[in-house]
Amino acid sequence: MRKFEDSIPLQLLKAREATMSFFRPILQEFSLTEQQWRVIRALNEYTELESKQLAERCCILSPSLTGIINRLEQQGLIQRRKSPEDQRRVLLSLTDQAKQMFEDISPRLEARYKALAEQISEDKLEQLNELLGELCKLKP
Amino acid sequence: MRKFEDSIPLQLLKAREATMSFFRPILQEFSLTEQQWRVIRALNEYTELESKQLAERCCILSPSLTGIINRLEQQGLIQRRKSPEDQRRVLLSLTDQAKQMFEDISPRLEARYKALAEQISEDKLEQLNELLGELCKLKP
DNA sequence: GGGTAATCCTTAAGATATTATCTGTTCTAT
DNA sequence: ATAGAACAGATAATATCTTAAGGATTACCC
Repeated sequence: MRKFEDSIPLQLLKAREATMSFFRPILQEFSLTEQQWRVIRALNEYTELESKQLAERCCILSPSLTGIINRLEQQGLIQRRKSPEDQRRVLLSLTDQAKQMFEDISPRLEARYKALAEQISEDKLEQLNELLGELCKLKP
Repeated sequence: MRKFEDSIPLQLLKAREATMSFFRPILQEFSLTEQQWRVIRALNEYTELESKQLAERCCILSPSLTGIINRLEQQGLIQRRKSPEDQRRVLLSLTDQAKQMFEDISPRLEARYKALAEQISEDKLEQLNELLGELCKLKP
């Protein structure tokens, strides 16, 4: 029987924690959770998204996203409006305040990313990228 | 600037979700959460552990573990006793019922693991193992 | 056209994550 | 021996995860 530590999901979890330790301190300075930042980052790239698309891209389930959006809206970082064509859909976008915040945070995270990449080498990072991509294609 | 999807933590999260989809259905049959199973699996391998050691191995923070242990104890799957030498420490172990449960679940998960390994090849799995290990060694 | 099935989002309930704080114990230096 | 630091667990508070179920809207089929 495989040893406990050989569990792939556990290894992925540990690796994720290790990489997040590079970025988490910066997010904490801005009182942002990891998930909140994922949402902001996605919206910065796609401008306006439906709730479902946003959840998909951020790997956050809809019920969680509802709460996250509520809190971000409360803080004046996100706007929601109903889709004109389909009243079921909600369209989400960043406020100017959030866009500015993104510009402040982004370069600092990018610097930490470079530090990470240098430690492990771009080469291995590419390898990893490849392998993780394959894992995602697997079908149970 | 890197694209949103290139985020390493996000890639690790997605890959983890993909692999868990192999195992989650089985755990659900037994009404076990992923974390509960991690705890049971760790205790099956190490027989008896202190709360802190268990948290460390399972990658679960102490406050979360407290709740998980409470619920597992409630279900008669885990025993807790105070360490005789150090009254601060709590020693945790599986009940016979939990050991039996482990024997029932384990081979089924192992089968799913084989299916996963065959799809992606043992070779790449070894590569992945190597890379994830390196990520864990990084220091911010 | 109207009933019904799908779709999108939300709410609900229980479990876990995360950070800070608190309560006892043990250790350590004096 | 003893005060204070260090340590192990537990609580508390807020955020998120997970599954199931609800409300509103749209699509489909006869």
